[in-house]
Amino acid sequence: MKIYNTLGRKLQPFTPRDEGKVGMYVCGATVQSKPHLGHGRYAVVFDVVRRYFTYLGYDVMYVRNITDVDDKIIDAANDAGVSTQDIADEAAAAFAAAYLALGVLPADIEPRATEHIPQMIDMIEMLIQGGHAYESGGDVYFAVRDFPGYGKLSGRNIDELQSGARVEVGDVKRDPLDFAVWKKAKPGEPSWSSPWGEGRPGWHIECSAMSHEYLGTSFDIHGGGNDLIFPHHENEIAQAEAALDAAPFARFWMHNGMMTLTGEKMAKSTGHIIDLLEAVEKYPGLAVRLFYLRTHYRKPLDFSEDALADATASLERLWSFRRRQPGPVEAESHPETIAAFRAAMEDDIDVAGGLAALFDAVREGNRRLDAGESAEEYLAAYDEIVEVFGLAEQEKGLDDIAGGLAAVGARFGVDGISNGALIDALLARRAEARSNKDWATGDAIRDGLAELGIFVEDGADGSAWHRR
RNA sequence: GGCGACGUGGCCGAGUGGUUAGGCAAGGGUCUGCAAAACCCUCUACCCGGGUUCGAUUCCCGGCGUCGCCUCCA
Repeated sequence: MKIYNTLGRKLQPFTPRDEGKVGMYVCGATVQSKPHLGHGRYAVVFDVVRRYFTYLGYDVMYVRNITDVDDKIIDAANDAGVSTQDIADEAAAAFAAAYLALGVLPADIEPRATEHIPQMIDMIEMLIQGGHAYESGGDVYFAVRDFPGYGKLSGRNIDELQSGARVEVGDVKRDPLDFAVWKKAKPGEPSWSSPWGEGRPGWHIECSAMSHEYLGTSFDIHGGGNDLIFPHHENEIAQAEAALDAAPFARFWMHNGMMTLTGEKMAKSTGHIIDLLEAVEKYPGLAVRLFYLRTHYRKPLDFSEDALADATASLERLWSFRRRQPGPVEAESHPETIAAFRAAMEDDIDVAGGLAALFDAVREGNRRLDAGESAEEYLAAYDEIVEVFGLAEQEKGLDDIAGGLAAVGARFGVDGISNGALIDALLARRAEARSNKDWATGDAIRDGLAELGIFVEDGADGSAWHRR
C-alpha cells in the first residue's frame, strides 16, 4: 500500500511501526461552532482510511481529538454569556450528530484538550528542561531556532519565515518565530494551575501530548486538513520531537484537501460556508459522504447543489442493486472486482478508482439478475466494498411515519395493523386491485405511500417497497 | 514575494506513453397497464506553445489560468 506522505512529499510504501497494528491520530474539530461541509470531509476521508486498514486485517487504534479550549471558544462564551464548556459541549454534540449522519464510525478514543492538561504540562516541563522552551512573564514559548528540523513538514525555512513573521508587540518572546505552548490566564478565562502560574495550553501542544499519550512515540499516521500543515503540524512535530528527544513524531502524514464554495476555500472565519447539518438534512447523509468520496482526498472539492444531487442519484443506483436481492450472500466475492478495488485503494486510497470497480460490479450484477442468473459473487463484492466505503444502506424504520401510514391504510380499508405489516397489507390490496385492472386504486395506493417516502416498484414476481 | 497543488468530454471526476475509467445528465431501444428500476446502444475528452519519442492527454521546458499555505482554520 502506497501513501502520499506530506513529510517528504512523495508516495511511500506503508509499513506499520508494530506488526499488524496501525495507530492513527487525526486532528478533529475546534468546537467553537457548528460544523460546516469542510469538517465532514476530513471525518469521512480518514474514516475510510481507518476502515481500509481494518479491512486489510490491521488492528487499528484511531484517535480523533476535540479541541475544547481556544481563543474563539472563549470569545463565543463571553458573547453568549455562558461558560466555555457550554459552547464546547453544544458544538461537540453538533459534530457528533453530523458524524453519525455521515456514517463516520466513532473513534476508539476522542480525547478532549481540557482533560489532558497534566500531560501537556509534563511535556512543557520536558521542553524547558531540555532548553527548547522558556518561561516569560507567565507564558511559555517554544524556541524555534533551537530546533534543527523546524520546517521539514511544510517545506519552509526559518529565514523565509523570519521575513514574513508578524512583528510582535513587546519583548516577551526572544524571537518573533517562537510560539506559545502555555498562555498566562487573562481575567475571565478558563485556566489551570501550572508551574508558571494560572494559564492555559497553547493550541499545538495538545495534539503532541495527546497523541503521545495514546499512541506512543513514532506512531504510524497523523492526519488532518492540509491547512493545518503550517503552523499546527509543524509545531506539533517540533514540540514532540524536542520534548521526547525522539523522531519521527509520526511516520506518515496524510492531509486532505479543502472544500471550496464557488472556487474559494470554505472557512468559518470568513463565514463562507455551507452548514453541514443542513446539508445532511436536505440530502441523505450517505449521499453527502459519497460526494466527498468521489474526489481524491488530497484534491480540492468544490461544493455545488448539482454535485450533491448527482451523488444522491449515484447512491440510489448502488442501493437499488442491493435491494434486488436483500439479505446475506454466501458466495465468495467476485475476484476481479476485489482485485480492481484493492489495486485502487493501495494507490494512496484512490476511492474514485475503487468506486469504478464497484459500479462495474453493479452493472454486471444487474445484468445477471435481469438474465435470471446468479449475481451472488457480485453482491458479495458489493457488500465487501461498500463496508469499506461506509455506504451501506441503513434501515430507516417506520415509527416516525406510523401515523401517516395508518391514515393511508384507513383510506383503503386496512386497519388493526401498523408499519411493515400495514404496508404489506396495502400492497396485497393493491395487487388485488391491479389483477382486476383497477389501475386507479392501485395507483392511488402507490401515490399515497409515495407521499410518505415509501416507494413501490413492481417487478416480475410482485411488488417491492423501500423507504427513501 | 516564498512554498505547494491543479487545469480531462454537457456536468462531476479517475487514470495512462500507443488499447472503454466510473457516476450524473441527454438521445435511441428492450421490458412494462402506467410508474420506477434494470439492461443494450449513442455522445470519445484531456489549457496553450515548444521539446523528447515511431507515437504524448500521460515525460521535459516555457506560458496562461485557477486554487491553497505563509495569521485562526478540517
